[in-house]
Amino acid sequence: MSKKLIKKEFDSIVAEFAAKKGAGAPPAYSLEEPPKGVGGDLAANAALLLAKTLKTNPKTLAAELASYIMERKLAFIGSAEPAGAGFLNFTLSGSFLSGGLASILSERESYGSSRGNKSEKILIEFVSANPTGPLHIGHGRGAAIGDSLARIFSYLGYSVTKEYYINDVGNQMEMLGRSLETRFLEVSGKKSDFPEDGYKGEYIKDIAKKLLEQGRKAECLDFKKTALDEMMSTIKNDLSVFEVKFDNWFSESTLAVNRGKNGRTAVEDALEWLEKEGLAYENEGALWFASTKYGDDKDRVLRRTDGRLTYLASDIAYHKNKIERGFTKLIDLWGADHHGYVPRMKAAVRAIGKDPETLTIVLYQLVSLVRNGVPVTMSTRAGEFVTLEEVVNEVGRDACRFFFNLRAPDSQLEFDLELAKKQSSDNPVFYVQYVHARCNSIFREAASRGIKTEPGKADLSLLAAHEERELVKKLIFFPDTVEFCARTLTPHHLTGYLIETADLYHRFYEKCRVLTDDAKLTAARLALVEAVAVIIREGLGLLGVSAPEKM
RNA sequence: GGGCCCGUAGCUCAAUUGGAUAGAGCGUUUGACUACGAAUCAAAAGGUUGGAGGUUCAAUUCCUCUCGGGCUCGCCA
Repeated sequence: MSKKLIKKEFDSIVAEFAAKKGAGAPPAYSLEEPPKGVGGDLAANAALLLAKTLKTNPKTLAAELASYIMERKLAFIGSAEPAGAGFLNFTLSGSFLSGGLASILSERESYGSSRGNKSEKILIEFVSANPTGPLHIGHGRGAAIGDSLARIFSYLGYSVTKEYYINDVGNQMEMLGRSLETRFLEVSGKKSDFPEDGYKGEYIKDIAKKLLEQGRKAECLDFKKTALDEMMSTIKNDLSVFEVKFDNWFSESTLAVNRGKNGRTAVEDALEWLEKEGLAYENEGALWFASTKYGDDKDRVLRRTDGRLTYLASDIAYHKNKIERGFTKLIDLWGADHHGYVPRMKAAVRAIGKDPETLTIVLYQLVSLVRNGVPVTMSTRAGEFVTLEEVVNEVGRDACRFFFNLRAPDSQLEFDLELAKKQSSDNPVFYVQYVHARCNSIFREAASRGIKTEPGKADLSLLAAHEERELVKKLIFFPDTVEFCARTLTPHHLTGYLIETADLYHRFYEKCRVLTDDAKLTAARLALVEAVAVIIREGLGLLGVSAPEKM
């Protein structure tokens, strides 16, 4: 039973109480964990809010509510009492905690998850890096956040599709092709002038060398296509090493180049439709999107005076396409440097006729990489950047994914390579993984001593020590954390939860010996350890981080 | 100059979206290995939440102003 379900039980009691007191509607109160040092497992601020509408003293009202609740003799409540300015604090009963723990042990990895019965169909688009170079560390953060969000939503029973949008149209593709062509001529020993705005990275030279070794001839090569294919295969490889798998790879060219039965592209269709709706107009030889009608601060160009279409034109067609594919919730993850683009994209969604809330854009701030205290700069054009592959090779996928989800997306992240490599409690990912290894170490020891682990038969009411109680509570409320991550689109609360759980487990481990002469107590504690291992596995799994049995 | 994000302990960051005495880790100081992994734990010190107003029972959170940092302001993507 999660906090959400407890609240539901509470709601009806609070509503009855409010009605009895003559208040119109019950207050929109919340259920929270009281601060440390204050008694009680959970606290409700219902009396505080009710006192306002009733214009009475919140403290006495909280006391009345407490005794009203105690009279009801609810199974999940141990005791209830007023506290502070007018809070209602209550403890959870031992039977409730045992029951919750038993649920974890019987439902195992599906504890807290729900089967796909949510009506929302979610499309989450992330990374979508231009195929002009390998992924860098910033893309890694987007990949980690996006993939974890996708895992969290599907865990909660939503239908989720992960999509990567490939910008394979436009100037940058021409430039990529020309960059490869000149590099190829160079390695072939021919003179060539490298384009001023070309992609200078070593990776282009590497492709050129590879082509030369394969005995390819310049006149038989489509440099643009070859470069694109090579770049995409590099990107796909980087992502797969990172344990990020996309359901769809969506090419811009299918919208901007491919023609339908009417002989026109999807982008052209979208523009015509906008004009018909009166949302696009010609001015000074260009076609403009009237985004100011929907809150943007100026109108935006869709078709340049030279006739070429802008990125925005494709993007409108793309998001229209997403909606036409039946997705009811669109989530885009963008690097924060694209934030200026948000209002026009929101405007586009409104133009399409949808609530702008249909599209949520999660902006994540940039990652600054620190190596020996020296910040590493990133610039694709200059070709000197730290690639995701390099960082993954150095610190490992687990540390990367955990660190990228350690901070709120809208907070800048300092990634310390040395810390991520450390194998000690300084390093949060090892600290959490160590819990899982320690659990399994106990199982191995138990097995070697011939102790059977039968969590289903254990008497969980024996787990009465303070450390045990705190740990059980934490485990039971795991689904609330996951749900909160989904609601606020911030997976970093999950890493926080895991660190806190790890902390409680290590404390329990110090204080409560698991394998003792007391067979019943041993069984109960083994069951608790089992539940810890389950939740740690679940939590790390949602982050795409492994849970090793030995380290 | 306009817009967006951030500003919290020496450092890196949280704070359940308006709740109670603002919490973790690192670092510092002091302790704990003869049984399940010391890759751990216990304890201490460390704060005018950049500043000034305002809203209310309650503000790190919301509003206004202000200072500092990052990003962004193209018929580039």
